[in-house]
Amino acid sequence: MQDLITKIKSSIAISAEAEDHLFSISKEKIVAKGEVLIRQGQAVKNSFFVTTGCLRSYCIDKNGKEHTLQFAIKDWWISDFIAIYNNELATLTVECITDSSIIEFNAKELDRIHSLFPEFEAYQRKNLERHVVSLHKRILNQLQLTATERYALFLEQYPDIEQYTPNYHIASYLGITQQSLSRIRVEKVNK
Amino acid sequence: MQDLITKIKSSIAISAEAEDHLFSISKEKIVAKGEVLIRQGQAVKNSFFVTTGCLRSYCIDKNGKEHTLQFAIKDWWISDFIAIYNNELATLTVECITDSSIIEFNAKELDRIHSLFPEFEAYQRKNLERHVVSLHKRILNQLQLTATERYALFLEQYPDIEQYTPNYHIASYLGITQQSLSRIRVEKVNK
DNA sequence: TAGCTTTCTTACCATAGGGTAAGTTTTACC
DNA sequence: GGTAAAACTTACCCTATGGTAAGAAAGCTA
Repeated sequence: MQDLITKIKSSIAISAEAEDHLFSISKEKIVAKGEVLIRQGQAVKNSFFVTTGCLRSYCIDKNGKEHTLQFAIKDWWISDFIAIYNNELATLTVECITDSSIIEFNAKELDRIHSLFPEFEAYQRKNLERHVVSLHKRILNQLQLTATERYALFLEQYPDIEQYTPNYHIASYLGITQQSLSRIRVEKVNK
Repeated sequence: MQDLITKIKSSIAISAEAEDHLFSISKEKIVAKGEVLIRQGQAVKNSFFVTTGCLRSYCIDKNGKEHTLQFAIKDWWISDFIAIYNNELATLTVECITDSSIIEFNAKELDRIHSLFPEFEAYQRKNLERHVVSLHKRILNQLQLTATERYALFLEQYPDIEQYTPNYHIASYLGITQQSLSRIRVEKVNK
C-alpha cells in the first residue's frame, strides 16, 4: 500500500484524511500465477494496482484466440475499463502471469474518491492523459511498423516485462502468432 | 462556441465566471479544406474543438506513407496529444479534410483551466475515460478483426465520417492500402 | 463541355505473416 | 532425477494484404 501512496504523493499532495480514506477502501492481496481476477462475460467490480509480479488483460475472439491488451507490472493499474466505463459485463479477462501482490479497489468506490477528495482529480487526469498518449503511440506503431520493429520496440520500452511472461503472450500483444515471433527472434540472433 | 458550452453543460454545471473564462481563451475560426493546423516536426501550441466539417490527424512514416490516427467531426477534440503531453515537437499532422469551423485553444491555457475552475476536472476526466475506452476497443479490434470486419465496424460506428473523407484516408485509419479497401468494397457489394 | 486533377478500381506478382503439425527444449513438480 | 506439462522452434504450404502500374471514373474549374 505504501507503494501506491508514494506514487500518488510524487504527483500531488494529499491530506491525511484522503490517505486514510484511500487506505480504508483498499484491500491488499497476494495472488497466485494463473489466478483470474476478472473473467470475460462476468461482472466487473474491481480495479487493481500492482505492487509486485505481473498481470495481463486479454480478450478471446470468436476462434478462441487470445489477444493481449495490456501487461501490468509494479506501479501499474489494470482492470477492464471498457466494462467499467460502459457498465457492461467484462469483455476482457485479467489474469496473473506470475505470483503477484496487488491492491484491490472497488471501481465505484475508487470513482467516488474524486468527489470526496477533489485533490485526486489532478492526479487522475495526469494518469489518464499519460495513458491516452501511450495508446496513441501504440496505435501508430501498429499501423506503421513491421512485426520485427514492434518487437524490438516492445523490448526497449518494457524491458522488465519479458522476464515475467512467456513469449506467446508478447506475440499476442504485438498482434502476431508465437511462431512468427519465434522466427523474428531467430533472425535477430543471427544479426 | 455555443456548441462547446452546451456540450460541457450536458455533463457538468459551470459558473458564469468559468464560462466567461473559457470564452476568453477561445478563438473561433473557419478553416479551408487542405489547411494544416499542426505540422509534423513543428511546435504544437493548440488544441481544436470541431463544430462543423471534418479534420484528421496522421503521421508520415519513413517511407512517406500516411497513417491516420484520428478523424474529428462535430463535437470532437483534435490535436497532437503526444506532443503536448511530452512537450515535444509534433509527431502528427492535423489537417482539414473539408472546410470546417473550429474553436482553437492554447493547450497550456486549456490545461490551466482545471486549476482555475476545478469544476472542469470531472468533465475532463469523463472525456479522458471515454477516450481511453475507445482506444482500448480500437486496439482490440485491430488485433482480432480482419480488414473487412474493421471496415464494416468503422462504417457502423462512424457513419458520418464517410461522407467527408476519401476512402484512402479510411484505409490508412484501418491499417490497409486503398487498393485493399477497394477490393473489400467490391466484395461487399457482391454479397 | 473540355481538360485537368483527384479518387477509385483492376490486374499482376511479391511478401509478411498465419495455420497446422511435428518436433525440441525448458520448466515444474512428484 | 524422472516424468509430465508448458514453452519454444522448425517446416511446410497457404492466405491476406502490399507494391507497382495502368486505366477508369468522378469532380473541379476554365
